[in-house]
Amino acid sequence: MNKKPNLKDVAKVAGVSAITVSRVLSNPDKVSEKLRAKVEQAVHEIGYIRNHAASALASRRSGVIAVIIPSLSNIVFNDVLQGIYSAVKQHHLQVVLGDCHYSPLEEEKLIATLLSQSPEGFILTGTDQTDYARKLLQQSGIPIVQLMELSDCPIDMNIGFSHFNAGVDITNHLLQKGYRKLGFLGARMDTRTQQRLAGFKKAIADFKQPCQSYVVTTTQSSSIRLGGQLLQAVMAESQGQCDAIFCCNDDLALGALFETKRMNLKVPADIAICGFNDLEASALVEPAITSVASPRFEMGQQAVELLMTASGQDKTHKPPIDVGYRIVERAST
Amino acid sequence: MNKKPNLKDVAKVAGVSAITVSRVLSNPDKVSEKLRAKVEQAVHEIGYIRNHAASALASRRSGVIAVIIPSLSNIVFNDVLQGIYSAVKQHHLQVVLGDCHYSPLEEEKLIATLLSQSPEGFILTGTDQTDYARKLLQQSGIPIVQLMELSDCPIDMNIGFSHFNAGVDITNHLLQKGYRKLGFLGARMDTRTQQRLAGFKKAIADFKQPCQSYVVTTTQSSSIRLGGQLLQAVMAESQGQCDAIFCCNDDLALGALFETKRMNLKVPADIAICGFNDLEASALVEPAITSVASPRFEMGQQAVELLMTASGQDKTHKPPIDVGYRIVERAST
DNA sequence: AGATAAAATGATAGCGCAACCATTTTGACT
DNA sequence: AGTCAAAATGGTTGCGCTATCATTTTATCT
Repeated sequence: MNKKPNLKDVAKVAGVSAITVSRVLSNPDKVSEKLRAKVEQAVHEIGYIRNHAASALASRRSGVIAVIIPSLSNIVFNDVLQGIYSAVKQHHLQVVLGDCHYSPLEEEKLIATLLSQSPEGFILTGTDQTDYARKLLQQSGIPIVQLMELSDCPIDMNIGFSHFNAGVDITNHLLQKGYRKLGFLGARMDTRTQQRLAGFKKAIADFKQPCQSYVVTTTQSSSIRLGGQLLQAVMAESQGQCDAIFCCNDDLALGALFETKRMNLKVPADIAICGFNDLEASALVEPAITSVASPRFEMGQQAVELLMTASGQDKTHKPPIDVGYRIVERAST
Repeated sequence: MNKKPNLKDVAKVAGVSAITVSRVLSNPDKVSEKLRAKVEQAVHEIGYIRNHAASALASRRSGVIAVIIPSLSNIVFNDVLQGIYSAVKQHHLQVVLGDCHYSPLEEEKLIATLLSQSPEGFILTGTDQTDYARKLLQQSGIPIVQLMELSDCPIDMNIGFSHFNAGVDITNHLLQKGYRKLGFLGARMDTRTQQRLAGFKKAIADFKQPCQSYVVTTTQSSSIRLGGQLLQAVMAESQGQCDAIFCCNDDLALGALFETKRMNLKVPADIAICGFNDLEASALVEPAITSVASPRFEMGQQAVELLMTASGQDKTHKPPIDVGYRIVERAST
């Protein structure tokens, strides 16, 4: 097996200097048509592929952006990721992705690892990074976007929406529909879920008429199956009184809905169900589930665009970008 | 803003030579306890992060493996990815991920891009790479795994299962249950879906008794909603005769199931439904959907392990690894 | 044709690190 | 104490590429 071809090999084949080959690859319009054609031919012929490490080292541009999400298995972040990948392609960047499993400590380690790639931007989920992580990020001098939720003191840039407000609104929606014995089903209990729960409690507290609330949460990770179990739990806790539930996401809501069928409860007559995230299935089950929609794909895209337009050096405070949310009312409430 | 600290800066602070710092980072046990502590302290203090590009260039080890999947949005590949990420963590590797949108041409471009990262291994989905892509991969001299399906002439290593056999088996399952007017619902029509369809046709052709088949396919990407539409289509084409459907995946199957409710069809009395991939929801809907399960997470893990144990240089033919599949029979059939 | 600017091409150096080999220090033994 | 081996540490060099500057070629004008 021959060694991997390098710039010089291409240069020799094309009969030009190495630097010209380099230019063809990174600044094709700085090279005459004739040489460019020769070089491209040579590149293709010997299957030359630029050594990214050397290129990054010499040019101080890695062409990489780093992304950390809390979970690969949660489809919500998948949508964001798709937005990121779609935007990144236009900019000829690579993504290096980390999954921190909702752990700030794992996230800190990942940040250190990913920073070693000299990324040109960094996309993080949420706002609860460790102090050392924040230090490393700030010291790196690259633009940073925190996604999904809004922060009072973002590291750099911030796009998201208020999970607290969404929690308030969806709870008020249930109250307005006349439900008075509201349950909250929560799994994982990451910061965003906690904010939704806080919104739920706030809406209940502010409501002028008597009403009851039942909160059932677990730190287990969310799943459809778990939704059924939590429905059982909330019905037990409320001694069957609970007449509406706000599930912290659509997986739980779907599981709860499927469980109502087994329990012979009618939705929404016996019990109303709200979810969060507006997954495709929520619109198609019977009855369709009321949920909270947010522009996840667009958030991902916009995060990349922000990184690309940011200087990375300006340390001015940038106002968070609120992408908002939308309550999608359906038959389940 | 100070420049990013480098090895020398750490060395100065710790009062040692640069190479010693380097060793602390990559071969801690080659350094005495005393110096190691001093260096680690210095590293943490100034927030030093190794420059991956320089390290990769000098050591000729990138610590990266490349992965290409056909689609980020398909949860099936998500499972595989999770397996990959889980295995990769143990080996202190980074993943660079590409999404080729089911296009061999996009895949070829991605392969070239990702090879520039000098990955130490490459994981591909499926077996229909372009000739130039295969040339590049072979020339790279790194170990390569093709995932998901089995190949007669793998580029290097191969793990998967026979989608054809699975198609045959699930179709026979329907035939054994007494259904005789079988529909196939297919979306996307990538090679694996085509193999499942081929299996469907083979089983029908080999069946000893008279039976009917209706094939409805589209190159649109799969979704739950589309499942409902394709059910409509197959019922139209069969003039309501179709009494069982094999959906090329569980998304379609779920959509078809939801649609049967709207059409007032009883499952499985009026129509049986099979899916593929055994998603969580399939087990929890009413009636639960018969599907084909495969060890996706494990496939991802195993792919990484294979890469790590492979020499990368040996060009011997390695027999494909068949991870098998399992038909999960449920109430829908 | 000659002068000048602009475009194209090339030579050199250095990015930050680890491989390699040289040197020093330590420990184990006689 | 003296010898030797092994462990620990350091100096030099080069990985493959691109930034920078120098040089050559081409185009444009008078």
